[in-house]
Amino acid sequence: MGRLPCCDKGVKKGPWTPEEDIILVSYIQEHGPGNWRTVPTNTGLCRCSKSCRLRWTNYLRPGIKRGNFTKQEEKMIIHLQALLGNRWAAIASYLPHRTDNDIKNYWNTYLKKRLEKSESGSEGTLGNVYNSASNPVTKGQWEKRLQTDINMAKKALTEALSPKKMLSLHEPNDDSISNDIGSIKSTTPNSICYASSADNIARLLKGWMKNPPNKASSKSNSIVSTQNSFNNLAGIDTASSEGTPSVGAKGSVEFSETFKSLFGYESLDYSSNSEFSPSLSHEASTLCQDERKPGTTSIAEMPFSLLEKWLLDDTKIGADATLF
DNA sequence: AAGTTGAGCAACCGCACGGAA
DNA sequence: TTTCCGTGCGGTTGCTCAACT
Repeated sequence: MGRLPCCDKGVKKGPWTPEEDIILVSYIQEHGPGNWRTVPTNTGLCRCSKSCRLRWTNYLRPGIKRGNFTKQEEKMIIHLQALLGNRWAAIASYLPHRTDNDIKNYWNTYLKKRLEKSESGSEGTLGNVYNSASNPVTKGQWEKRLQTDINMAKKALTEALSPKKMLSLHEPNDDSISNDIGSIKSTTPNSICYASSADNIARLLKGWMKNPPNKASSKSNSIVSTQNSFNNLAGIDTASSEGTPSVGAKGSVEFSETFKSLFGYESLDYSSNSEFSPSLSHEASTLCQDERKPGTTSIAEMPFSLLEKWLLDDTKIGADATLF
């Protein structure tokens, strides 16, 4: 017997409009993520449940950072891809802020090509992570090294998940991730998550206000406005560091009020907001959103600095070979 | 200025898995 | 044990836009 189709006929497809985003976010804020099957009916969205979940996890979920991958992140992705293969969700769990879809896209459109290029000739800045060009090793050595790396990763994870170690590893001058984790610990999980979610949607709407549907009517559809808002959102990283983006005064006020009523969210002033407040991995934020089971250790509490250090330590690769 | 091409990215599709009944 | 349901995941598609001719 076949499965029921996940989507009814007549569901809307294609890019999400800001209005739909608002509906979804406000619903999730009220009910929490999960039970996606009921989301379309409860919200009145003409969207497939999968589509709602995807939209939430890849775009509206709190703590998402978009575009502008750092060199550090690049290296981590390359390392992790070499270790884990195309297990993007697993890779994403090691990269706070990033979604598996984002990483997958980045890999497929950029990193893979760069690696292929560097492998097929000239030396590259990235290509020699596991490339024999700079570290001439045989296939067998490479496999051994990979196995060692996996073992080290396991060891690091085991150590990381040990509660005692975790405390000692959180040094005052630890990286921002650890700091963020600390802030998460000390904050009511749901509130910070949803505030951040509202933050996301508010940013999106700010972009939308710049290019409202009627204004963007040169192409006369809401898709364009959505894409514009996507683009504006994608530029948040730089925009937030350079200053608050300008918005039409009237529209801004109106939307501030809208947001106050919608989310109970006071401020649209991003200059006062730390960027995407919670630094959570995919799994971590899922944990955050769903529920926190007392006494359990989530990956959110993992000392990423340790893993990052290991993942980013290029020199270790060469050193590992000497172990054999 | 108009057409073409390629990169980037959001979203869709289908399969797999785990839990509940 | 089997079936069904909800969800997660990875591959792929299709749209948009910028660069190039």
